[in-house]
Amino acid sequence: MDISVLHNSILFKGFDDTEISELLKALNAAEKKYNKGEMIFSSGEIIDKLCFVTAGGVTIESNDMWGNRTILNLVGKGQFFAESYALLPDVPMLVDVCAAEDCSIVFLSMKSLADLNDTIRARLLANLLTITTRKNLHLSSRSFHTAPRQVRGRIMAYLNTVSVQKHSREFDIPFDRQQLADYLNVERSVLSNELSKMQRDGLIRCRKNHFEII
Amino acid sequence: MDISVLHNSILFKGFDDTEISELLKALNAAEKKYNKGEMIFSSGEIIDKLCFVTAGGVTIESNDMWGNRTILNLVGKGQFFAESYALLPDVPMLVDVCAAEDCSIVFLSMKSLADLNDTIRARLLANLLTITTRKNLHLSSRSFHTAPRQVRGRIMAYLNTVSVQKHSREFDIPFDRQQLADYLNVERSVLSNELSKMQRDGLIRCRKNHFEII
DNA sequence: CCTAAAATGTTGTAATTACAACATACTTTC
DNA sequence: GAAAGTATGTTGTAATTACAACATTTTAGG
Repeated sequence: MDISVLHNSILFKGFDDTEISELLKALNAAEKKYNKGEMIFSSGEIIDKLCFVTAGGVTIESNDMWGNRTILNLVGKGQFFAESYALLPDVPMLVDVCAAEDCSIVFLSMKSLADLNDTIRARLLANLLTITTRKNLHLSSRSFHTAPRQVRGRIMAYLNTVSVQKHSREFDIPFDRQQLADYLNVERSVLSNELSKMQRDGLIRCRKNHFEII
Repeated sequence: MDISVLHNSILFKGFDDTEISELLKALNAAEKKYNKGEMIFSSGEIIDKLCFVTAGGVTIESNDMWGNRTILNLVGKGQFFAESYALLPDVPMLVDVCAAEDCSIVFLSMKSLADLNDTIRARLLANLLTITTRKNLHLSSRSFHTAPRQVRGRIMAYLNTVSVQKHSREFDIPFDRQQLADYLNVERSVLSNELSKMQRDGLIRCRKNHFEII
């Protein structure tokens, strides 16, 4: 198991190596590998494990019965997911989780939280709180990206956010075209078409997932 | 101040009356009243107060420079809001908070959390975690309500959720037409039109904010 | 290096939505 | 209970999007 990624995670912030080892044991940490495209959780499942990406990345998505996909979030190396469902053990998952590429996931049992002593627990809970509040901001962000009624507006809203985050007008995005379309809730072909128009209009330059705002 | 609403809140679950009184003091609880339409927080503000609705309700919304409103959430009596921003004191608000009707809000200082003893703090943090995770589910829900490409699909997705929550095919919704339109990210006139069609098609019956799924 | 498969781009048409303008219904206030 | 104000419903047209079908480019394997 790749310990160093976990050591740098938000969850274990403020804990030293010995404490982390003990916590991993107490929380029954177990790692599992998944191939690209493989489904990790399906809508309706009940889970009690906090999940951490040690390699690769996963998409949090909803797939309706007509095959339409909506990507709510993309979770990369060093980040957590499914924390809401792990912490509310009576709520079934509303989403699917899917390996966006080959990846490794560490599962941490949240049932075991109650057994920890108050001091350790308070520190861990404070870190968990940081994880969930940040996740909240991510979900809010997506709402802003899908708020504009028109495709160009959505693209610009999204690219603008990424640009601000990366402190640069030039950057890579983590989505391919289909994923970006599913994230912005638009047709893939319409997205491609609009990106072409935006290049012709001199707003952006892009090649594959590398973008430049002009 | 209306103490009873606070006593029944998720935040103070498991605490007795004496403890709650002490906590309210420790967290500098202060109440303030707002009139319908009044803005409580604006995008860009930095806050460190957890907010609780003791009466009325507020909308969490984003208003762009063209006057388009997107309602992310409606927070009613007995619920908290702004917890993400209160707990991440370096992140400026991305949203506006607006009084949907005359309302009273209690503000609780999150800076003061650090001063509490570990046991109390752990209990409080666990409750805060419940608040933030539930808020996460709310945000996810809205994503599903706005996922369908067509207006009718969005209306059905939303009404279906409310129907399931209220365990009934007949229920009131908390939105007026304009608010529902802004929540579902559609034009108000298109929403009205589609609701009429759906009634003609025998899918629903509705009058004002009372709905029945057939 | 060649081939097959996957990803991305392009185009046209049918369907849907945005928007404005107006009609009607319901509320509030005096 | 009239008038004014607010909320909701209706309609038409211009603009946008969905969808399908196909072209082109890129990637992966042999």
